[in-house]
Formats: sequence, C-alpha cells, structure tokens
Amino acid sequence: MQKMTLSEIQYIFETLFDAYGPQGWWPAYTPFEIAVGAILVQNTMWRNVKISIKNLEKIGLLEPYRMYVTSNEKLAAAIKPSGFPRLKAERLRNFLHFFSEFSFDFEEMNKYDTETLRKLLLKVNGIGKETADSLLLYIFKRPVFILDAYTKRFFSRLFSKEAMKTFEKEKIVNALKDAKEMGEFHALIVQHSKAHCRSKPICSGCPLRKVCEFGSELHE
DNA sequence: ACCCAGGTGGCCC
DNA sequence: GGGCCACATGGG
Repeated sequence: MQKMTLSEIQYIFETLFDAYGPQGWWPAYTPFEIAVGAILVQNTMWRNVKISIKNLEKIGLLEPYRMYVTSNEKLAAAIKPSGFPRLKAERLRNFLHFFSEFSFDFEEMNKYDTETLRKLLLKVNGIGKETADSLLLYIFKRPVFILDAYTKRFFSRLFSKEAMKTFEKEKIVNALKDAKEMGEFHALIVQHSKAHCRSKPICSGCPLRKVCEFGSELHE
C-alpha cells in the first residue's frame, strides 16, 4: 500500500468490520461520561480510566454540576488511578466551566457547525485536537477522524512514508459514509491494534495480511 | 529497575 | 511551526 486511496481506506474499514464486528463506541452510558473519559484517557490506558470513572460514580461526582462544585482535592483523589490527578482535575474543571456556559446541556452546544464547535472546544485549556475530535465524533456525531496514538501507528505501519507525508484526516472522512462509520472505524483500529501487530513479528491470522504482506517491515 | 500508555500546554528557538 | 519538558499512576 503506497498511495492511501479512497478505495483502499474503504477496503480496510470493511475488512476490519467483517473481522471484529460493530464495536459500539464510545464505551459510556452518558455524553458527560464520554467527555470525562476523553480527558482522563489522555496519555493513559483505558483500563485505569475505568477505575477513575467508577470512583467518581461511587461518590456521586459523575454528574456535571456536582463535579463542578466539588473541591479539587476530592476530584483529584477520585481520578488518581488514571494519572496526572491534579492536572486532569484542573482540566475537568476547565471543561465544566465552559460547559456551564451552556447550562450543562450538550444540546445547547450542538447548534454550532463542526468547525466553530471545534474551535470553541480547543479554547478550553486541557482540550487539544484529539480530545476535541473525540467529543465532536462521539458526543456530537460529527463526521471527523480522530488522529491518536493508535491511528497514527496503524496508518504509518500500513502505508509508506511518502503516503504518510500527505496524510490528511479529510481522506478518511471522505472515504466513509457518516459519523457512525467513522466512530466504528476508529474503534475497529483500536480493537485490531490490541489483537495484532504489537509484539508479534508475523501476523498470520491478521485480517489485513493481504495488504500488509508487501513488506515485512510493515509489521516490524 | 526500567518503559510505556487512546495528550496537552508552556517555553524556547 | 517544531523540539523538549512536566505532568503521575498502574502494569508489563
């Protein structure tokens, strides 16, 4: 795979979907929980985020207003398992302050077009490109592609350096049907990465082996 | 005893 | 715009 064309991207999506089935991301019960998880998972394993979210739920803080008015100490203590507790408590608070301007109602925020909303989210200290895109995709169902550690690794292993230089998120967006597919695609890449291509030098059972077999270095 | 994980902002050049 | 660093905990 050298060029990363529209049909190549579609082939990859279909192959992963056939192999793993629908993933139903983001794993959360409420949109607010998605936002909390997206901040807590920054440079952190999801497993540890789950513990933090469970802690928050246990002490009744998994609710916007309650979290907004609680002390930094309580908040930091609850989210300790997911790392950077003081930093992330501050980031959650920054987001909640922003959220309060919409009366803690995601529907109020949903009125903006995608580019405007993205810019608004990026103004919050602690929300960068990846977190903003996660919220856009999984809370607001906007058709965006999330470039995170998994997807960067995935595409740079699959495509040549040349192709990666001209990598644009728009290419992915154009290749897929809607936000639902984009949400699935991202989740499928994560699922696939966990199942394959991490430590094994050869992926005999890899559903993508047909497109990977051109160069052994692609699988490291 | 290392090394890394579904990042981000600040600082420097 | 890019390179380096702090931020912190849990697991391999």
